[in-house]
Amino acid sequence: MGDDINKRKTGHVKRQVVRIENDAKRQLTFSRRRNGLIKKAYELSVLCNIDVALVFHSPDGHFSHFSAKSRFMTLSLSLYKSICIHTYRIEDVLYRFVCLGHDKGRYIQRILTPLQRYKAISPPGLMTA
Amino acid sequence: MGDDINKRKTGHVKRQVVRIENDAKRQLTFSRRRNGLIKKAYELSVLCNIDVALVFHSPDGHFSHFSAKSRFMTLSLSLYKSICIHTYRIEDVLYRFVCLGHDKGRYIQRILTPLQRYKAISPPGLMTA
DNA sequence: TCTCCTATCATTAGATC
DNA sequence: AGATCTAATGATAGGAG
Repeated sequence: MGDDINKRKTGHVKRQVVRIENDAKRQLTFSRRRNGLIKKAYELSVLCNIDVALVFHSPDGHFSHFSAKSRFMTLSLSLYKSICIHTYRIEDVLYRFVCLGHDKGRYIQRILTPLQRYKAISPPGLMTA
Repeated sequence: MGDDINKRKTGHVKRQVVRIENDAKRQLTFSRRRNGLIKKAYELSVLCNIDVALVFHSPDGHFSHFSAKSRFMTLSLSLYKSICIHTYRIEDVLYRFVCLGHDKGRYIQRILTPLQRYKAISPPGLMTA
């Protein structure tokens, strides 16, 4: 009780943007920041009337995603333009997303539905026998 | 000059999370918040050693994406699990991503590279003649 | 569209439960 | 793995250039 004065809350401490080595801390930060990111992605989609998709792949094989779909969207492929601001290759992430959808059954049907028009051919090394 | 006192800066005003109707304001907010989102996605990828992909589709046909790839990643499909926290269907966004990649030439080759193992079959209504 | 400014709101690291 | 609290950093709306 009397220790409360000594147990000062530290508040938001500045952190360098480098990999967090401590497993527990890294996991906690991931959980918190992913939620924050998702919240902001959701807000962006509503405020600015756009679709957003968010995909996460962790090295230990965990995978999660989020997306917010604009209800005002009008799809007109013929007008599509691309504004490329990527720094790394999104294809790598999406490729695994597709592979995952192809490899696993279950919930995957949801993912495959729009992709099923594409005849999947397992890439070398990813054959599941 | 003397007006400076009256021209007080308003600072960060709270906004409801509803579609911004004013075109200029919506575009400005999109630009700012997308940058913010990308920065946070990047930080998350570094801090927590994960891959992140971010895809944006606007109703007027604009499209952009971002992704950060972990350099420590080890791909082991057999261990994949899924933690599904989506609120809308990410497939819709990714489907269009794939369609876009298939429909347009150019920069698209980058995107198609990992997807080219999938034999694309144009869905009805999306044939480009 | 981007940058700068600044007041203010929002997120979050660390600790604790 | 969550929820809560606090103090501090971070993000950003509006205005101006």
